[in-house]
Amino acid sequence: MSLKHAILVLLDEEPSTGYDLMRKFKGSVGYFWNAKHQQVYLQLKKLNEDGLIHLAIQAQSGKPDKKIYSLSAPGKQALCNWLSTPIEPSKTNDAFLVKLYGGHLSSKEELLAELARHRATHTKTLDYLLGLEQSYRQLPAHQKDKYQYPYLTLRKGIIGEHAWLEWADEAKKEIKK
Amino acid sequence: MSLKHAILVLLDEEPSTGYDLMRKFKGSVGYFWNAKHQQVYLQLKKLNEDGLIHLAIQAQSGKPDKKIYSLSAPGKQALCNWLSTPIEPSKTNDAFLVKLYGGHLSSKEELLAELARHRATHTKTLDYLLGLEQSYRQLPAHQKDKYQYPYLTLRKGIIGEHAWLEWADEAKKEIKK
DNA sequence: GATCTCATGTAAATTGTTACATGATTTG
DNA sequence: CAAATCATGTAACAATTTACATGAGATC
Repeated sequence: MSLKHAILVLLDEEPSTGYDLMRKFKGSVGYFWNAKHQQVYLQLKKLNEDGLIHLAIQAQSGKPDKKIYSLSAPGKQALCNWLSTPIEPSKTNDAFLVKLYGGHLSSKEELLAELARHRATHTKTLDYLLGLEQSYRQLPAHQKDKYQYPYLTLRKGIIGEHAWLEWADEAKKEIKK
Repeated sequence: MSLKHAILVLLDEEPSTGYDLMRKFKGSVGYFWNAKHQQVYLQLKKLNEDGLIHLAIQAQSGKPDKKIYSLSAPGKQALCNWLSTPIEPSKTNDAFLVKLYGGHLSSKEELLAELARHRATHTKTLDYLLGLEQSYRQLPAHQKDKYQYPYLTLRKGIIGEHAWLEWADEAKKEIKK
């Protein structure tokens, strides 16, 4: 679907290896896009075959060759076409809420334990995103301009995680009640 | 993955047809689970073959027979097992944020137009969820207890949509700037 | 007369996950 | 010396989407 476009957007920002992209999916853009490495390497292969990205091989000793991909002219065109095509708001599938929905079949202890576990990962994600925000704020003005749009998506991540935690507090009280 | 469990949870609440389930996925539980009808009918078939749900056929004139599914004992067991197994926090893939991330390749007008479009659907969803909340609040006490957990997930939907709109206001200002 | 709701499916294509596979370098 | 990080992939399987398919009744 749009893993393809997520990769193109990231490569437009800077040439990267599959591994680089993976680090982004696990880190700085993980709050809005996720993928497994197998999927990424496969997609890069396809994008290269389709001529949407270029490949430069950089030999390394003791490690597999580094394969650095970058956006090609047709790739940029394809990306721009996609960007100017309206998309539907994304749908959420959240298994944790499915579990909560059927909460009467669990014990309160189990529910609270799982809520706490999830809370911990969301707190960690929020802290990480706040760190990224700090880095952004310390950037010189022209760099801030450059990253204006990525920063906007970062704000979405931060606001979203805040909301999650706000809800979690409410949910905790309500379950204990 | 857990469409299966989403269906089991909904059938635990009340026996339903595939069509009934679809209405829920498009409506009251759509903010945390989505599926296409083809997927639902397929899954119901499998769940029935595996003995996790029962099937009762109700003839109708002029329409296909209504196929009413309900949770079986092994189904309830399977559901309880799943409920007591920890799951990972869900990952989000949001194509709209991918588009925003590459916003410098679009025009401000296009970005604002798409933001407004998405804003409209989120506003609509929020209004719908607030309506559901009103219905819940007017329930007699024992009914409120029964729907305590579904209500908690509803709160997640409401808080999440609020957060989306809050972010959208910020984003709008920032894009215009 | 067109569109929406009711009500159900099959088949093909695409996408994503899990399992399997390798191997050097760095850090604790 | 164990674990994490770097760095890449194939193959099998599961899940999801898109396209195709039908047809009555209700509403505008």
